[in-house]
Amino acid sequence: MTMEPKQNKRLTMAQIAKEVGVSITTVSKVLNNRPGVGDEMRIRIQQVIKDNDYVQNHAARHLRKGQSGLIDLALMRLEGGYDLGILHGIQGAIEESGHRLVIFTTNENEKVERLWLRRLLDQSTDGVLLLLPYERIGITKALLEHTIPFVAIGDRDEPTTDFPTIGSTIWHGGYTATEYLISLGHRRIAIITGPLHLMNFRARLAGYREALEQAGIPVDPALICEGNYLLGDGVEQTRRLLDLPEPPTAIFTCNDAQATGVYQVLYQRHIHIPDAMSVVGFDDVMYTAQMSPPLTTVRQPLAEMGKMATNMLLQIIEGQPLISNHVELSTSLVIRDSCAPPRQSPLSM
Amino acid sequence: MTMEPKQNKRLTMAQIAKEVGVSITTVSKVLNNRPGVGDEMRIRIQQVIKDNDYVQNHAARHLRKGQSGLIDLALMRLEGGYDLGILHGIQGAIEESGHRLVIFTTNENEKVERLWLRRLLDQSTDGVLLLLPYERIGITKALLEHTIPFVAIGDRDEPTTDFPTIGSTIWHGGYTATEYLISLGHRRIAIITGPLHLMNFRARLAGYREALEQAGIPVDPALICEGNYLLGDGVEQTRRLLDLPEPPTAIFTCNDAQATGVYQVLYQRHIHIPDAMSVVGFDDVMYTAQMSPPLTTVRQPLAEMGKMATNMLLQIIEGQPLISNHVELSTSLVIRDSCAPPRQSPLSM
DNA sequence: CTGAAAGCGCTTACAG
DNA sequence: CTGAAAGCGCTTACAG
Repeated sequence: MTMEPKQNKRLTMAQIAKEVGVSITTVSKVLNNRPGVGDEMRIRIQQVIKDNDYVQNHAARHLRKGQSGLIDLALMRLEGGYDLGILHGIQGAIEESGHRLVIFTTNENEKVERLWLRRLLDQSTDGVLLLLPYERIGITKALLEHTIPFVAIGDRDEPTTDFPTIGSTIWHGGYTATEYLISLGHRRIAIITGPLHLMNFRARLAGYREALEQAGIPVDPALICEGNYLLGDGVEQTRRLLDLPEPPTAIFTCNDAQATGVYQVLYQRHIHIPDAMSVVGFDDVMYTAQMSPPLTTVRQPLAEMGKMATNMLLQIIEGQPLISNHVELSTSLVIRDSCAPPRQSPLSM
Repeated sequence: MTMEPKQNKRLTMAQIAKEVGVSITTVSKVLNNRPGVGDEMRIRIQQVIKDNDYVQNHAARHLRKGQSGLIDLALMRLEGGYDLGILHGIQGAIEESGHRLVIFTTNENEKVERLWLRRLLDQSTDGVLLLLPYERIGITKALLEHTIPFVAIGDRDEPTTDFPTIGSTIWHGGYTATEYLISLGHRRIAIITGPLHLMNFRARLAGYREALEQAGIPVDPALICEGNYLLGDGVEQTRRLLDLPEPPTAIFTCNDAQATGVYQVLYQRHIHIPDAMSVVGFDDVMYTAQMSPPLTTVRQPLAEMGKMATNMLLQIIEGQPLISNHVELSTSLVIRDSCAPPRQSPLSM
């Protein structure tokens, strides 16, 4: 009752050629829609191909043409948030191109990463998409050395023009979110960031600072919490913030996962969102609209970034020049139901 | 400033052989760890391979051996819930095997599916994993005909032993959830199901019925809501249920996405979970623990299912017999904070 | 222990 | 319009 992996009745081009009574060359031309075959002959061959349910051999074709039809995507872990949004964009673009998408998750395991890299280098990929916030084993360097086309997605540790990258206007996102909160009347706005040794988190913080300064609101160091871009940060830091002598009236997180953590603590303490606390997230991941209440967040155009990155990669693969090596798509504030004027604000009285 | 896709300085086995002054055969033996090479010669060759940073050509190898090292996974859409859980399991198992995972999303587009199927048939896959609740173009039939190894994950429209499948004990899950609610003192328990023409949703409902009957509680048809396995069902049906002359005190949904919809409506109407309404989900998707309050749900061992399916596939590919063509892993109830005795129940007084 | 040679199934100049 | 032939880079009997 188990299946046999045996490959029966799989035809080769040679067999088709013999059946029709022509050369392999001619069959190949028909198969690849190339000129140099008479109309009736072409039709006859197509018929036989169809009748016999013939399909080309991928490996042989690949060997001759030097292309695998494969694009590899490397990411740390599929979390279902940020990465999933980008993945959706990639898939859309890939599908149109006729390539297949290979997914590889590093799990931050160096040994596994090296193995993967080694495997890529054997010409089994047409190009790679990097969705790694940071890396330790010099993937970009190796890729560059072996002249394997690639583009990096999302903000990386350091700016570079050595290779194509795509990001979004993070700083502006930080600014807009804070400005919005200020416009609602908030003056004590907390920010939960990611590790500040990473540039893109510093960018959010800088945007936050800029907005406060513009409004003439002094920056309170007690309201700046450095986390590790995880949900747990939201939990931990929110507890800390609530226990402050003078707690904030709004919390701005550096991603939506952290905002989820904030929600949890607030729920536990029966602090109503947005009546008693405003929350703004970052990314606009799929599930933000489904949160209770729906989260106001800074949207990164995730799908668009994935799509753009894929198209850039495809362009490189085809040998076309890129207009620019680094592209930033713009962020925007998506206003939903998690913000309101602070209670003590004149606006809400 | 743009990258060239040109493949420079990529060595072939022949070049290595020439460099060392041996035959290609010998190099191949070393590369594949086969006997028939003297120790010093082996070491010398390994050295040269390393020095030159040589990597094998994937396509040539594939052509000779008839294997691609690729496993294809087909799913409708990556939603970030059920499918993501299974995907995690697959990735773990794949990684150990040394294969690469190709992901394909059908988006329920028949044309795209046909194209994909056609491409698979050209021997470019070692095997495929099917994560499709139902299908229209006869994928399993085509795979069977072309003797491409595959296994189907999750419950499908009809039971079959024609090919390997893996699922979980759905009926039992429906039973356990309902039984738990009853044990808390609930008597008016609503169920939001998926389309009842699909067997696995009928199984949940049957489990629900069985538990009620065992407890001597009459089944109220008004409390049975047929949805479409989407979050929107949760929203819609919950509204309907709340407007009933005698609303339920607990709601059991057929997946966690629907439960999220239930949460939304309850939040809007200021109905507290679990004080004023108990909710049980199904699947135990990643985000359930992060909901506010954390959702009590029937756990499907998603990762385990993915892992098991992958291992089964790998076995088939290697020509080993399967112990069983259909495997069901057991569901279990994960109790978190979304359930409590009903208000009017004697238990809570 | 070592290697010459056939062949995997295609594509592509090139000649007729 | 049609086809013979070389060759992509390997692996694997087989012979020495």
